[in-house]
Amino acid sequence: MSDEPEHSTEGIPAYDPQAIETKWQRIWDEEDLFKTDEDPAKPKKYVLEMFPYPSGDLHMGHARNYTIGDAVARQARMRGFDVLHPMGFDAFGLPAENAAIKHNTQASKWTYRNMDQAKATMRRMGFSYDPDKFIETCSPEYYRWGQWMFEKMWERGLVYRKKSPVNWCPSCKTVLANEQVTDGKCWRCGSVPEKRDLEQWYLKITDYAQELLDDLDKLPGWPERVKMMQRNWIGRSEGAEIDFALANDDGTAGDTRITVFTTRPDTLFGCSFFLLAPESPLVPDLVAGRPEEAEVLALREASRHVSALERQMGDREKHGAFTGRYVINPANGRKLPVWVADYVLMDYGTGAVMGVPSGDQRDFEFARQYGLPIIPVVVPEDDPLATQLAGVRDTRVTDVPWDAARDAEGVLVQSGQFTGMTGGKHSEAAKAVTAWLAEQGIGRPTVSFRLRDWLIRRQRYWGNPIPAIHCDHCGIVPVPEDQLPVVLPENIDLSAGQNLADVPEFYETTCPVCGRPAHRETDTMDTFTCSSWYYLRYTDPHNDKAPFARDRADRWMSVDNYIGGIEHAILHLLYSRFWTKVCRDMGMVDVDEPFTNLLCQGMVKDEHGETMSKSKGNVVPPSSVIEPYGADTMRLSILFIAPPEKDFSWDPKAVEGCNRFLHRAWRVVCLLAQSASVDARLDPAALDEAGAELFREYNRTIAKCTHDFEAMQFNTAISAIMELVNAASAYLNATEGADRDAALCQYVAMGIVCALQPICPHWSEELYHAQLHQTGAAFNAPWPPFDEALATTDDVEIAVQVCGKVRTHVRVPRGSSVADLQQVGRTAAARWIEGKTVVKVIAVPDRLVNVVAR
RNA sequence: GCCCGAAUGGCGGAAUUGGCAGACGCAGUGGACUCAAAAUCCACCGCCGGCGACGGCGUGCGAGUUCGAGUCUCGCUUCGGGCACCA
Repeated sequence: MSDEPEHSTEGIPAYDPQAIETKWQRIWDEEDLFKTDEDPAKPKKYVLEMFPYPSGDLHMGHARNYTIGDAVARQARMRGFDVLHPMGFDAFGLPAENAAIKHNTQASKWTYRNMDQAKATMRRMGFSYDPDKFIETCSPEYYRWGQWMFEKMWERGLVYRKKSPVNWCPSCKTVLANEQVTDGKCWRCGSVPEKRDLEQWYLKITDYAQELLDDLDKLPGWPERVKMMQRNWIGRSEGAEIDFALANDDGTAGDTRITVFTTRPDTLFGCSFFLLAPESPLVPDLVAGRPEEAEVLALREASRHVSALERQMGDREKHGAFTGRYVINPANGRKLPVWVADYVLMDYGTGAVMGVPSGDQRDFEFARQYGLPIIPVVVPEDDPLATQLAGVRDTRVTDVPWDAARDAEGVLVQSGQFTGMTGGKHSEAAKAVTAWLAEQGIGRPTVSFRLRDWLIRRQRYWGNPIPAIHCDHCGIVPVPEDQLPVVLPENIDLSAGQNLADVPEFYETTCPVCGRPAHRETDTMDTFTCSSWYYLRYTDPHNDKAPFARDRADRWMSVDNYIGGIEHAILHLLYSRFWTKVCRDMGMVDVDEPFTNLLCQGMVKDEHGETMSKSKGNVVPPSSVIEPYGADTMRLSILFIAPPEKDFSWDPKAVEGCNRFLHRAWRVVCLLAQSASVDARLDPAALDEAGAELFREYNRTIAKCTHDFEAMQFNTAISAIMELVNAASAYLNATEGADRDAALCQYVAMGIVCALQPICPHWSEELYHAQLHQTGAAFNAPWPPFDEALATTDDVEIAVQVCGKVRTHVRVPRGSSVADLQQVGRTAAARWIEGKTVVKVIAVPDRLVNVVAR
């Protein structure tokens, strides 16, 4: 046993991750090496990871997210890009407020303490962020410009106020945007939101619905899954609006018209009743003074109290009430009863629906329940009814003993002049009916979106104040630009239940228009407004004249690689796309889309595949790996164990394996260095067989690595480097010191050290200097050179198949012709084709030859 | 209900996009070194049969296209995800 654990018997220094990591982190800091070059002569690359919410120290999910981004950024630097790689904190938000209440402190203190801790961990991980570009969204220098942009949107008509029933989270004591209610629950705390009628601030994201949908097709670098989720969320439906006249009591058509939206105008003749949403403002007048009034109003009242969750998870039993009123079907003059039904949504379409039970499952169920007629109008061609009613234009069958709504594709029957046409969504009949309605002036083609406007008002303290002033005389007016920012007061007693409405020094002000005493808005903006444009601010973080200068933004945008969790597939990524488009329309930046390539990394789960959570007690903190093994082992493990977009289970054994590899590779590099010469020129022609083999492996590895980094397939890039280390080790075993090619040893060692630099930067940096005698920083070194043509041998082993089964192998010169291969194949396959007739021989150069015999 | 993915050894995962399935690593087995252990190094490592050379089977299931299918087509199964009374 050695008394000197620092040195092996071969005089090789031990790999001591703690010592070298501390050392290089200090040097990187002291020499400010991560500063962005800002060299316009170089091609730019903007690499960005979704900035964290500082709720505590970083967890494994963060470590994975940032390791991926750092590897991309570091490799891009080596490949000669001018790289922007910034970091910051999404620092406003409710958890800070809750923590402040719980610990009787200030939200800002809690936030800054957590940010300091997270920053220390980022530094300990060796992430290469430009410290000069740091952003904290809770600093006035940043949120000032959020307020400024809010006011610019206001000027452009993209901000409006509306009183409407909204989702109120009783536990977070604030309203939620549509996007923030998932599975009928609050996205943050899981409580079931209530409906409340409140005056709200909205951003008009629906103005951009069509473009947000269309431009998804301009994003080939986004995962299909995320684009699909956004398409779903935007929910575009093509259809028609149709006006129905309200009938007078004598059955004639009156002057009042009620409009419905439908995607199936082709089923208009099958409409047998008419539906209104319970919340529809038309309802009270329709039933006023009628015998049905009480029942209808009772239903209206009852549905007000149905929460989002009940609506979602409930038994879905439909409740309806007849209003005693009728409308006239514009297609055939039929009198249709008007019902109020709780399955009709007020905030989609027009809040009124035509009931076609033969074509719609929900209408069918409703008709069954309340004994309303079911008129078949679109019938599958192989259905007996299609024969029975073929060509029938008027309504003969008004009830069908069906068990469910039929497949609503087929041929039209009982549909007047449209009878015989093909029905369905976007069908011939749908178009014809719509065109006819438009001619009559009682309908028009329409597009309807599921996307709603973005409700941005939050009744909370720790956020960006809405820069508005309520004046009794002038109404609601924006805070003048030269008075921005509206600064959030920090000394507020949250634990005593205070919020901004309890701070007169904050809300008491004067009206900027008339000068009379006025009242500041005391609500703040949704924190997603802060994260919707931070990537633009990074391009020009210290600008105090504007959110960012146009030339800075144009230089860096779009983000080339954006990396973050799938949980933001809709919220943050949709809002950011919207915000970028608004900035573009305001002439602030020249791009349509903020993120060219998006990578959604998978989750980090525990050994048993369970999600890590404090309540389960199965959280593996990054420190538990960094302390025993070092940051480089941590980074290597994260990238090696699974491809970035897949979930991976934390496996302590695999981490040990990665650490073992770094020790082995360290030793191999040191041994190569002992036989290496820094000055010797590599002459591939002069290499002996073992050397040539290693040189081929080198070229193969670096070529594969280069390609895999491009595709962000770090796991296979690392495999390739492992193979190169194995090959170098084999070379060292097969040769004596004197026979080794000194130039080759240096060349291969440099290849290993540089190819691993983006992943294990400290390990790499130490070897680069101490063993390979290089100056400057390894992460600024050029990416190792390679030549794919030198990765191959002169002859190649090909498979010989007989009828598709591999039977043997033969070596042939690389590039042998098909004719030669066919000959070689017949000879090699002789054993297996004896007594058979060769039908044909297929040859794939450098791969295989397949002899087909019967 | 509608719309997306995914399925490969004991495990994590490879496979030049139709051309030798299982790279690389983990776990395991045997050996070297050691008084011993750890560490390290060497070898083996899909399943079945055989002492063996070798043979058969094998990428969730069933068909199909092809000289050749993990990869393409059709039909299922299971798991995961998104939307959901959206007319």
